[in-house]
Amino acid sequence: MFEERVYCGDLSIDDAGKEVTISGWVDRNRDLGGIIFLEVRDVTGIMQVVFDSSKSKENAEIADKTRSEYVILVKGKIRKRAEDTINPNIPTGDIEIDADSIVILNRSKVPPFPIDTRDTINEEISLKYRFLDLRRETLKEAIIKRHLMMQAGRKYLVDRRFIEIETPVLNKSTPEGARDFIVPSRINRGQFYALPQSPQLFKQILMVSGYDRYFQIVKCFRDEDLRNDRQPEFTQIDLEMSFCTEDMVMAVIEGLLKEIVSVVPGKNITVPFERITYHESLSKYGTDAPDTRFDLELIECTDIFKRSEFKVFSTAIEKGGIVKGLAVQDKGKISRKMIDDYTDHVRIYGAGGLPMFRYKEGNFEGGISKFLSDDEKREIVKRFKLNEPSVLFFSVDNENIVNFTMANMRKKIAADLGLIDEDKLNFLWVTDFPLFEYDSEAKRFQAKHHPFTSPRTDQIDMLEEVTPENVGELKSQAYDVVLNGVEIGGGSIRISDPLVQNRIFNKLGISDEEANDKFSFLLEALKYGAPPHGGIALGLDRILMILLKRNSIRDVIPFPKTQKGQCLMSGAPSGVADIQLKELSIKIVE
RNA sequence: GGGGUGUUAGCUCAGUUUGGUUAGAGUACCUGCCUGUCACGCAGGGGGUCGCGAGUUCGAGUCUCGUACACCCCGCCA
Repeated sequence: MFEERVYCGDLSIDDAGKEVTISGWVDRNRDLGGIIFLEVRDVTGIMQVVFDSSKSKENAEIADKTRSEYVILVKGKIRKRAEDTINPNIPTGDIEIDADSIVILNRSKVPPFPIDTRDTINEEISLKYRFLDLRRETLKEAIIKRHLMMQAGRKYLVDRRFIEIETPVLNKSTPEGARDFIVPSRINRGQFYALPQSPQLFKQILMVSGYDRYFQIVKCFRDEDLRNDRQPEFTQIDLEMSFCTEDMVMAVIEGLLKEIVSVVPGKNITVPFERITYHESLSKYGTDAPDTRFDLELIECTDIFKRSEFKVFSTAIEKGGIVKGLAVQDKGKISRKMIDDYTDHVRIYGAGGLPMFRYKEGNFEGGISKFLSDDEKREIVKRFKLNEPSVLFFSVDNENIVNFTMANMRKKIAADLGLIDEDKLNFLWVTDFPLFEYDSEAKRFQAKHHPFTSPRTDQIDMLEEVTPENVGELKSQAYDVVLNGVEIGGGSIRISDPLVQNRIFNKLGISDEEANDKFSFLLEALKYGAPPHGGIALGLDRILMILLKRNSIRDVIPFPKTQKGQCLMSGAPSGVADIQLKELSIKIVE
């Protein structure tokens, strides 16, 4: 009886007169007494089925017994609805099925929340009854668009000779980067696998193996605290290419993202994307993932306040701090209360406060304006090109805090004032990342991207000359792709010369023994004719979240975890039987 | 590890400011009526450990403390 089944959403007025069989869930039951309308839902859509008791009393009685989410099978004839009964709100609203038979395939408990409305439900309930929320339109749209996006991406890459290759999930733990999830080995007592943070080493190995274009849509795992755009397991579109330049990788990704966006949400975007250097991005926006949907550029003005009478500024500068400002033409929208809130808010970024004043027709008002000299005011007008009435915000502290504070305030102010065009999709590349950064607490250099990233070829000679002071000058061949202020991917040209790789490890304070212990297979592989290669990984969940304008990565993942890393549906993680622990030689210490 | 918001009927939420009779609404659910509805309609009905635990008080959904869970953020993480 299932063989002839058709999908509700596939039926149209062209099918009028046909005998069909549909199966699905009772979305709604409208019993008018002598006539009953059932709305039947399947994965594609909804179809109205009519039961007329004067035609078949038996069928009407069965239909009458159905409740929300009962599973039924209906046979009947498609017919065009009378003009005055057409429902313009659903795609199949101009037809209906005149039922000849109905079978109740399964019954359902009363669902804890309605499936057929767009009302938002509490996320805790959504996660617990994920199997029901997945029936609802909002989540279903995300899951199906996710599928379409993956298919579009696969096709695009396959068409360009990329080969899809799987890499191991049970891996060797590497303490670099994020915290690993580890898996105990039963056969090897006291030893552990790690789940991959990314397939980095394996995809480089594949390049050495000669599969010159690899890709994989792959789960990655990081045991770090969660955020609205971070889950412990997430999906990357991962790729690697041999015989390539940065530009070639970027071109592939631009084409890939253009293709994806043409499917979800179905827009045309311009390629190539804008490019900005890491240095310029930090200078203008305070972050390496700038949101360029609105202006509000940060203006450096340390020099203006170097010898200021306003000691808050001059003292901080003396101690090596910097000052950056932001001029907002607020059209009177920024209230006293908002300013108070902002001043309070910046403390979470480590800032002491948010000095400000208003500018209007040559006058400086409020805030710190009374501490400023005429010279300083003149310079400020010039530097910020002040013309329209504006509110100016400043941050003074060490460079990191100033940038972090101003980057976040820039976004917050833009959001509060409605300056962000939500329909924009601003893709851009951030290039020329520093190769290293200096960890002043651990007193050592760290790879900004990862330790296999190639320095710029014309700067390799300065590798040994890098100091904590000039660390920013040595650039790598690393690049990030950013969408609407969110980092959606990053990659680099890799080191293919084992000697250069060793020099990098040396600089990072990774001893030969340590390098051999952790990465010997890669180092060994590089000695057997490694082609020049590079690649990138895109965060699929994040991209989809932005393209579908969802608030959280959880809204585009079928079975996400809570902030404490729990699955409210399955109850993972959970304890295990003593026998399992014993087999693994593991003891829980209270 | 830290800061913030929330938790009241199956669901979505009001009530908490200023403690005071029997805690409300919409929806869902159950029963009955109804032959063109489409969030069908009409009539009736059932449904509450106000997250949990202490405390203050004559009296706590409301105040205090603790705690659990969810979410947002800092740290952490590309």
